[in-house]
Amino acid sequence: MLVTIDRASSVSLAEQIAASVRRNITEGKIQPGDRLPPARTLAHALDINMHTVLRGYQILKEEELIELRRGRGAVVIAAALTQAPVIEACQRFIHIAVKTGMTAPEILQMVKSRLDPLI
Amino acid sequence: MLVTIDRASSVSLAEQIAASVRRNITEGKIQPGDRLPPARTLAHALDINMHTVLRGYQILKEEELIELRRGRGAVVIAAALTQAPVIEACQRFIHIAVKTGMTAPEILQMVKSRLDPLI
DNA sequence: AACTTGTTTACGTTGAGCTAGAATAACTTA
DNA sequence: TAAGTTATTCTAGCTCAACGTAAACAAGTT
Repeated sequence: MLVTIDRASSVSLAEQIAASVRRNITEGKIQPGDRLPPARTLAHALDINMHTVLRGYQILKEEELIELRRGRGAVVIAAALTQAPVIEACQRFIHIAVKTGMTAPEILQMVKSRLDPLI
Repeated sequence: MLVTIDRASSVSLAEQIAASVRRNITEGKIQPGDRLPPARTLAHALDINMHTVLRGYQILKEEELIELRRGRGAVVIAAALTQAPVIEACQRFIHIAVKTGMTAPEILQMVKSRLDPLI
């Protein structure tokens, strides 16, 4: 299963589907030209509604990561996404934290406590 | 108006209030020792409910950026000036990471691996 | 004592997200 | 051309969190 979701998460299912696909593109597991599963198929596999899957696909379409065509499905158009923005944000955060005088455990704890509500 | 909100935003009003105050502290527009407007006053000025403002203040209290006391109101804590920017950077990082599709363990690992060399 | 301001409780309202079903349009394939 | 596939659109209902309303209360300040 390439696309996965977590019903316990507070992040909406549509956003999770978009994030999951985005991640697969970043990791190169999905290449430009590849087709995503048809909404009905994926919906059935994940045991969620087709409309919810399509909402996730719609998010990716607005980000110009995929193309949606009736009869053909969802096709990836974007080249591999870079994780540069994440790394940059991570480094920036750590830099400020260290500069402030926080210890490693404190920094980790800060991330952990802010991550919990999202799971 | 030091504290502002955007009703069109998908971010909750309480979070927006907390973010707005945090930003003002980071930018030095609000100094440690300063008092935030009383919840009732700010609620009236922004045309929202007192509970919503207090919910925002509560977030800042949990982050140890302000102190809440009955009769005295919300006062910015001394250490707030150094902590606010870290919290902002942390939230920004997590936001991007989640959007990219990273899982909680992966996000933690990313921080950890970048933290190790510093110890 | 009077006033200010956060705290708590209880309940009502609203909107976003999800589900469901059905009809329709565009594309593919035989 | 015909049949099958798949996204698109519409209507409608459900649930839950966010937000609002109202009121009484507690701990400060003046």
